[in-house]
Amino acid sequence: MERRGRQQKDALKIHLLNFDRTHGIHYDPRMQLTLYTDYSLRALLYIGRTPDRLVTISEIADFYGVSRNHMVKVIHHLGSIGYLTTIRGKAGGVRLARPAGEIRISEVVQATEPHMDLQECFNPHTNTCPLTGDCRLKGVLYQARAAFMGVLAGQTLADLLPPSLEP
Amino acid sequence: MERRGRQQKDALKIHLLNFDRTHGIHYDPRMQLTLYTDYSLRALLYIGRTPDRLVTISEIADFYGVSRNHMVKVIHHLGSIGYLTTIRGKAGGVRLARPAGEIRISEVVQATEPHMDLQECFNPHTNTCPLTGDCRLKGVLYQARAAFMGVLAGQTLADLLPPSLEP
DNA sequence: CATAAGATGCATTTACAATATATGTTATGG
DNA sequence: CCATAACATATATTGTAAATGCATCTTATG
Ligand code: SF4
Ligand code: SF4
Repeated sequence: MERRGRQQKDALKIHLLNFDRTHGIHYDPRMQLTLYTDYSLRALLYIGRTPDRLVTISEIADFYGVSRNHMVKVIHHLGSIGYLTTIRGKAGGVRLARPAGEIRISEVVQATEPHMDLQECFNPHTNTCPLTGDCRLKGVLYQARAAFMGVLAGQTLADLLPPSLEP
Repeated sequence: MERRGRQQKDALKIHLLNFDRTHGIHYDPRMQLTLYTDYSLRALLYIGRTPDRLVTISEIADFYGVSRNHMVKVIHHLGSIGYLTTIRGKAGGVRLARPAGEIRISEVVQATEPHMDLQECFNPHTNTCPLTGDCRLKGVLYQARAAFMGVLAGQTLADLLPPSLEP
């Protein structure tokens, strides 16, 4: 399936490094979270909205119209790191392992988005940038990332559920 | 060449959706800016550090040890959007088209990172998420992105150059 | 006018997110 | 007690696009 759908049937597929000289635009960026993280959050939202019973993976995948295989791994992962309780066997399913108010969004993103290296120098093991030592940009990018995560740290799953579900 | 180098010679290359059951970690994330943006900023830093003369693209590419082809496109783009003055012909080269103090980092990132769609729903044309309407997560992500860009908006190229270059 | 620079277009490579498939394990309920 | 419905796990395949490579054109100068 396609990553984010195609713009239009005949929209020119142009690489980021090339330019659509006709329209002066380019397509397909980064600065995005993976679909994996997206699905992780969506799964938590769905499960959080259904606190009264177990839900199955198929049910979640069907609701969002996404690959069941993908969702299987998402759920399994969320279970393995303690956000979900998964119950096997007939009549099995999943539910939150903790109160929604104790599931911090920043932590979910960090657990599902395996790294947050905005630039090459963020990973000292693979960095090759000669500026690393005295680069002020690096510090600014760290600040920006901290600001980003700071907003997410201020929210829990409970804050994101519809008001009708608040206790 | 490799995107960000290899962790280790024999480090397991495991897909994000699979897990290294031995160590419980996974590799290769997102939440990163493109190398294209990286090179754009590096080029500006280099040119900003050399205000007294024209510099050539080859010189910049050599300094950072990166693909000259890539840098050619980066420079051309920065020129076409008004950050650089490029001079063709023998003894040509590039220099800043504006004072470093008027080159805002957030604007450079926005101009080089073609979109900033953190999740599928950020692009209404391709969005399929059924939650879009009443999803509170969406608003939180918008806030987080704004916080990120806000930090970058507070800095200009002049702020990132070494103190010795300050007027 | 030879040469050194940037401009431009297009082809190729590579990484990896996304997806698919196959099989194993557990529990229930009829 | 066994057929079935759920999650668990491993591996293989596909598709996209970032990154890179290459070939050619244009411009200016010494
Ligand atoms: S230029 Fe600065 S921020 Fe960019 S990779 Fe190099 S050290 Fe890091
Ligand atoms: S769950 Fe919310 S934030 Fe995620 S794609 Fe859907 S509408 Fe957007």
